[in-house]
Amino acid sequence: MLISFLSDSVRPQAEEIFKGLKNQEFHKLIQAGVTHKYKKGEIVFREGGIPSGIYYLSKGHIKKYKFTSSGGEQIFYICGAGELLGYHSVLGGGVYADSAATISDSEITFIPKEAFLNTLASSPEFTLRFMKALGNEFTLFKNAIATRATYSVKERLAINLLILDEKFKKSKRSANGALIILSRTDLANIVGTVKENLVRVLGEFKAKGLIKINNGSIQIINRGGLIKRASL
Amino acid sequence: MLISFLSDSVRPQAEEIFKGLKNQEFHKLIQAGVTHKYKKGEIVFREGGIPSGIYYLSKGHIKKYKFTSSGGEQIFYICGAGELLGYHSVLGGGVYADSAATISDSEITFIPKEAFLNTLASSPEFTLRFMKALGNEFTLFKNAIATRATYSVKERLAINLLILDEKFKKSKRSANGALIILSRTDLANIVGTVKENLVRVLGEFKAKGLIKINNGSIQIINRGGLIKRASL
DNA sequence: CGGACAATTGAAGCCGGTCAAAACTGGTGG
DNA sequence: CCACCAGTTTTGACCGGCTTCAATTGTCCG
Repeated sequence: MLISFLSDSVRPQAEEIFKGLKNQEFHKLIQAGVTHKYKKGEIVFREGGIPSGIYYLSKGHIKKYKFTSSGGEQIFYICGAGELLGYHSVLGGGVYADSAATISDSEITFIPKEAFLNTLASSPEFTLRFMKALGNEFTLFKNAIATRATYSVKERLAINLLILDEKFKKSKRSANGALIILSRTDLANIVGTVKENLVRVLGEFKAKGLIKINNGSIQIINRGGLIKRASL
Repeated sequence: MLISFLSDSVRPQAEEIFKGLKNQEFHKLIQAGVTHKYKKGEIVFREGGIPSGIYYLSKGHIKKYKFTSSGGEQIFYICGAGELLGYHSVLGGGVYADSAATISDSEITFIPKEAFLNTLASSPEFTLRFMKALGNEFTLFKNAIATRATYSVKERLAINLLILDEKFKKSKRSANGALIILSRTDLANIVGTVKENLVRVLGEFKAKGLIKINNGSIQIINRGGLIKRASL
């Protein structure tokens, strides 16, 4: 149960999509774009804005979120290197349904709408793979909704730490847990709670030897215990 | 704000998808299928099952849900007549990520996987429209996540009643609110609470003259008040 | 009429949100 | 090198909404 859930949740989408295409349409697409460096905390696109292209994240991490009525933000996805952003809205034809901002220094390639749509129009195989990825992406959202609705804050934090560990591991392979570098506010907005409560639960996990905290960055040291805590 | 949110949330997806195609690929597709009658409460497909086709709901209502760790169910979408189901998993290639069950007597056409995929392969225009619909569908999920995370039970109930009103209105046009026929348990699982709490809030709304309850079926009689309650 | 299930009401307890304040951090300039 | 300041993290106390458990009423059908 956990295995399938986690593999669904952390599947590196863009890489799956372009597996086998990397030498053809994919590289053409990336090369049709312009690459820019972003500092931590910069906004890539804004909810309500008009999409003019899609983004390829070659380095760094990006949070995707919506603003809440009370002024806070609800993060529902963290992008890692190798993933695409913004294609939902380009496909849908409306405005951006969410905002995207870097949470670490990043490198992002902007690919104009036309290049993306042309690739779709000219390559049925590319399109098929893309649709497959979209189909799988829905699973992530369904899981996210079910998780948020069902589990307690403690369980949600455990689940999200396991997911984030996978997300942050990609940059540096190691046997130990990855360094999860994230502000308390951001992590709280991922888990769906307030930062005060998050800190408490984090402290509890630390006291039980599930995680380690250095300089604010979190590291899993007892994956099994965390999985049990998540009661998946 | 409300307007855009509601129109996003209740957009009759399947009809949008096939607008303009209804005389061609769409009807061919439906005719390639077999239509069955379902009684209220029957399961159409199960989480974890292997998809062999997609479904077209020509009459009735269907809930899409996931089972929770504690044995309950979390409903994240109600399908009305004219909508398609099951295409996420057919596209993604994996197993069903959720379950679908009728919540009223329904009529459902099963369309074999091959027919669906062939239509996609043979009609780029059909594919393009379909992808557009998928892009828009992501907006629904993002809204659902943000809503669940941010709003209180009262607000969520108000929002969902407004959405369900649209959903149930289609069967019978009228100026008044539609009759929302739904078990308390199902409604609680949509809103994301327990039935006891749901009943209480429902009673509160009734006492304030926002809704009317006949024989268990709910009818909105003060839309404006409900919108204010939803504080969208 | 009666049995099973759904809906409703009541009471108690806890999780988690809110408010307030202290400790810590990193960056800046004297 | 240290003092200072702004922002972030952490801790503490309080309170209220929601869940949970339990019991009663209502409703549908055989």
